[in-house]
Amino acid sequence: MSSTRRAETFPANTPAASQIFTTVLSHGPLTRLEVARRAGLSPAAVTKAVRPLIEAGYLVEDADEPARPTLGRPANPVRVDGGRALFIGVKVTGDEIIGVLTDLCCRIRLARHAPLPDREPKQVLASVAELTGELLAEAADLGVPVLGLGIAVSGDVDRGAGVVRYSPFLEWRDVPLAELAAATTGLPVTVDNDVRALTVAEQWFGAGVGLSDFAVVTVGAGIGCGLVVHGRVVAGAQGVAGEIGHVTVDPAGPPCHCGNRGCVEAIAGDAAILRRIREATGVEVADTAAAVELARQGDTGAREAYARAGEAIGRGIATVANLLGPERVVISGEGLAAYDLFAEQIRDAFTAAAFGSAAQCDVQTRPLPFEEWARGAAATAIQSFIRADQQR
Amino acid sequence: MSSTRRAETFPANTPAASQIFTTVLSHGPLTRLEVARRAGLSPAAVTKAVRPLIEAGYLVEDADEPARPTLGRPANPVRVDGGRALFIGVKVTGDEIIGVLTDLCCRIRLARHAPLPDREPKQVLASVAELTGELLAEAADLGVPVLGLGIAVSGDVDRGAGVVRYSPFLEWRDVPLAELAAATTGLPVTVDNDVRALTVAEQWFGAGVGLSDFAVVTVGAGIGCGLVVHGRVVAGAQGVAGEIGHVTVDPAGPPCHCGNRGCVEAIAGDAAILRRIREATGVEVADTAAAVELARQGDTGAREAYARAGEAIGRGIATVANLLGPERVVISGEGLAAYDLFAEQIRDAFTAAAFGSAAQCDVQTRPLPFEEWARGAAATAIQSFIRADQQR
DNA sequence: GCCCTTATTTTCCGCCGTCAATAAAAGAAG
DNA sequence: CTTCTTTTATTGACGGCGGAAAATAAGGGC
Repeated sequence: MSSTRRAETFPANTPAASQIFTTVLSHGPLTRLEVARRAGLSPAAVTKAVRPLIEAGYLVEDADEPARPTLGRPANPVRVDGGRALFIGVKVTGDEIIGVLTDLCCRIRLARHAPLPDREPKQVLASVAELTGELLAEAADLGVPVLGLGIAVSGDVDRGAGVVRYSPFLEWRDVPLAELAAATTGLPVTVDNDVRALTVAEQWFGAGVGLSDFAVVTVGAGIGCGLVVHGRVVAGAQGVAGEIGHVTVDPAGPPCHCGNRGCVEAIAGDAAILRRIREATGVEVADTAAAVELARQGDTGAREAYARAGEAIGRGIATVANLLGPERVVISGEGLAAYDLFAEQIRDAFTAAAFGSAAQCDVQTRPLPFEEWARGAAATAIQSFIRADQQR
Repeated sequence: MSSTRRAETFPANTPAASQIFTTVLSHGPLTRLEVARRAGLSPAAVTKAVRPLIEAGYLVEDADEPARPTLGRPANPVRVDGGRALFIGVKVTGDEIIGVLTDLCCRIRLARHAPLPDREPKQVLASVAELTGELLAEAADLGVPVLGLGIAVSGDVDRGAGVVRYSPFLEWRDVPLAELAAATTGLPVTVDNDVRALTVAEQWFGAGVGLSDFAVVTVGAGIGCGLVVHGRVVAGAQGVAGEIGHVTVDPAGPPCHCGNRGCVEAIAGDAAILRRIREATGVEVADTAAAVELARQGDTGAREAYARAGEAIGRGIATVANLLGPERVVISGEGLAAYDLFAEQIRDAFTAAAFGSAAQCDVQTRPLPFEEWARGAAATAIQSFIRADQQR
């Protein structure tokens, strides 16, 4: 009855094998020939790599395809058996933690959240362990093993070391979260920055599938950005990157908590919008929902606050596009609830500020259910499990 | 006597072999053991990979080391024999072309330049061919083969295809420059964007050696930026990246030729500084040298123009640092001649606008002799020859 | 049933890189 | 002067991955 089971490992030791698996994971059912083409390998290599993965149950032959009337031997597509394994993703915010149980394809099976009374590492750890325990129990009912736990935290995180270097929000410094959580849960733990985790989810399972260069911009309390360059998530030399929130868009703009003026976040962050509305209209709006309401009712001051926010975001995205030339930028985050209030301004500001062919970048939006952050955490756990650390 | 010699190829077919060579190239003489450590290979693999490279003359054993009194069998360092092969790099500017003859270590052996009467592709090609011919003749005197030609052009260049997609400066569109130049010179030709070429030179032979994430910022007529992320130069999805010159630093700033206001280039580009001085002082300064002179004499308007330029550059660098978290930023370009006039402002603006640990980024300057652009072109030719396209 | 086409698998082969042992080249010790 | 110690480089056997080509599988059309 002891929980000291040995961690299950993925039967793909070679880079090629995990690349093949990742390809199938991201691109749905694929015939072996298609996999070979995409991965740049010979069909024979794919056959050989796929077999042990099928034997271990991670891949299945997708027999129930509608038989297409095609010449020659019918193809025999393989896909990932999502039900083969489960993962847990946890996002720690300032006042609550959100946990999801996902399958191997990162589809959410179950979501839970729990309030976080205290931000001390010990307390957070206890809450994470409790939530994880609940999800593990559910997984046990399903009879499917849970193979990893991903934890997403805002701030400066060293994923390799599993250490939260500095999280201003939690007021943590150098907390070896992966180690601690592994000890309490008995699971392999991956810790990463929250925006990067979300970016991993987009890269493997979302709007970034198949792209080697794209960006995810999150709009909400803060403005964040995850970058994928050369098919890999950018972590920065110091573990920090994508600080689009503190790109200056107007040196004469409002002061930001970072000490500067006119950062994107100081104009388009939730708090900034509320303050702007208060200053412009005198109305004391309680929260973002009230602000959105006010703006939708046509209040000029509120609408203008959102317009300015949109302009700042658009400029920020243009900056990213000008510097990196991504194929696509995905805008996400809780702030999207107000998207109708600044969509036009984002687009206009982006188009105006994007230089040359950077303007061809495809700017998309994607709604962000509250579990999505936790799903990102699960995606990092899946990634670690497959340890396709090498490439995308 | 015919010049239809078959192009010499590099005897390193495997990724590991070219990685080993690149390591030795960048990190000077190294013992086989050191190479193995750096490249993450076994010593045996290094021995085996090095032998054919020595036999072909690309590597030599560096016998003339000062015998260090050390225990054990003395190490036997190898280094690249720069004199084994030569390369030609050509930079095409608006009114002249600059050519250099470099050795395999990218050391400049000879530099030439020629005026460019006309920007038509045909004319440019003829000039390139003529300059290349002169350098080839010199190389023939040395009895060393020239193994590649690199051409650097500003604008949107598809290096893989060897095509200049769009160069506003030259008014070119979709010119297959590599193919054309290969036909006229008989050399393998690499064409790349000028700033990226410079970045390659820094990455392999300069301030970026050993770094996987850094940036090169060029200050001059335009403000450019080359980025290295994950050990590779960023080319962008559309072949354009690093447009730091058109990052907005002040939406209320002066109009830029790109249609926006307050771009870095609209404040810190040569023309912008001249205009600013004219507006502030009424003095009609003829050129940048005169502007520098005026500022050094203490003219308030001129000094302020440079101060503003420095601030814009510093903000631009901070933006790069915030987004990508590079280990180092190297400032280069002709504009550095005026460095004393804005060094302080660059540093202050960078420090102020860099967020969190991005401020730890090491900002350096590096003078840029006029041949340096052409040397970058040669570096791309060397890179193509070794075809270590895979990694750095 | 035979032929055609396309997908997958099998078989064999080369090659790269590791491992473990060995050689080499000193200085140190006696 | 010989032997030992220490560090570096090399050798040779071995295993495994991935490619090429040939074989096999699995239909549809006739």
